[in-house]
Amino acid sequence: MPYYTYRPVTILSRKDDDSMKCKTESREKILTAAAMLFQIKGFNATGLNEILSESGSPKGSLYYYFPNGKEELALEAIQLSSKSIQKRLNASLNKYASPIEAIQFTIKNIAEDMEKANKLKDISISLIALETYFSSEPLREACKEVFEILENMYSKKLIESGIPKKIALELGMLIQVMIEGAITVSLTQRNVTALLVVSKHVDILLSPYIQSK
Amino acid sequence: MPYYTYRPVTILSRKDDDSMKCKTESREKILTAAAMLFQIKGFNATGLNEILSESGSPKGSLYYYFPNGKEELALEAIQLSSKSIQKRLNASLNKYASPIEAIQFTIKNIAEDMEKANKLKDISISLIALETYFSSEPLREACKEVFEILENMYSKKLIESGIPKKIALELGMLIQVMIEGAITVSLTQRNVTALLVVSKHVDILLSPYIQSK
DNA sequence: GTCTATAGGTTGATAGAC
DNA sequence: GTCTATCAACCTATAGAC
Repeated sequence: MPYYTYRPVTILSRKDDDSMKCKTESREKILTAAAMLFQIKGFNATGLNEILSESGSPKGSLYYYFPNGKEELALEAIQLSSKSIQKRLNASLNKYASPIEAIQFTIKNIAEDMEKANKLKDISISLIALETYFSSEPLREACKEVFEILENMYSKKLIESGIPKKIALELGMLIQVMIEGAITVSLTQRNVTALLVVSKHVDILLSPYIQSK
Repeated sequence: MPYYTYRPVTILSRKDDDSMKCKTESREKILTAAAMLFQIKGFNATGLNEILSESGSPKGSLYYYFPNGKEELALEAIQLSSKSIQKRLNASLNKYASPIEAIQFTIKNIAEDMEKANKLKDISISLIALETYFSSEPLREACKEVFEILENMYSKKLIESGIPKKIALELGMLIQVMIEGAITVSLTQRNVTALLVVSKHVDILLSPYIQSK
């Protein structure tokens, strides 16, 4: 709310204007660092000091931009992570017209990223969801919403290929749940076997509902 | 490094001694409280003080029984949780001869417990797995082992019903992954729809491999 | 062996300078 | 409005009394 007021009118000319950078970029940098650290290390293991040193901002800025402290920061961080994950998923689902191929490509995509980095980043919010479902109602609801959005993205892809809406909604949830579980297990096992098994059985699971594979 | 050297050797000689009862019972109480809190609240959100006040033991006992501190305690807590979860799973899988019915009963069982308490207890170690896979190698390996044991329990049930070993191993992993993901989503959504969807599709998934349902 | 008291460090949050 | 300096509370871990 307050940070929009300071946008200089001169932005029209340049995108990377210095004056504009100072205002929103400080906030954005804190949020980006928080989103990354909450996904990988989790909510409780990530201190505010760590977020600030990672983002290069001083402590005062955090409480200016997020007066309600850590919880408010986490709420926005979850929403930012949600956008990144959605963007990723949307791109990979649109690579193929066939939902089976598209979903298998999506899983393969996650597996490749995981083998490179071995950590959660723009992949899942399961960690923060499990950490907060019992202790913070606002954060729980934010995570719940993320899960619902992802489910609906899978369902939408299935509906587009002709699967009846009622069935597609169930299958979307099932696929989302399978992938979420496979991510947890794959990270713990330090190999992507679980993801590959899911990928393989997505075929068997969806084939009966689809005319031509 | 040796986590196992600390255990007093006197246990071997005496079994029903009073002094021993006190010792191991105190130890057991700390461990039980730790296992419960780590599952529900997680590793990072649970302080040692909380574990001790929950178990009724003083702080000194903890470092006497677990000289390597929180990590060693967590390692044994994971193994204790593993035993509880295995016991539960074994009981529910043996309720029915048919693997489909047995697994569906298992899921229903988890769903019922979850609706009652709305928290992880003897249900899953996903939370501590995601919290520690990146920060503690011993804890990651302990969680990895738990996942493998559970997978194998499902696989064993499938093999017993005549499914070829190679296929059964994959399906066991798939079922474990689905249930793990459904638990995470169900807890976050505060309803067991995800678990019920998995239960329904376990039937579709396994039927092709089984002669008579 | 069992436990109390305390050390040393880090956390989330705040007050107030400019 | 922006940020530095500081706070009390909590954390894990330890030293040493009995």
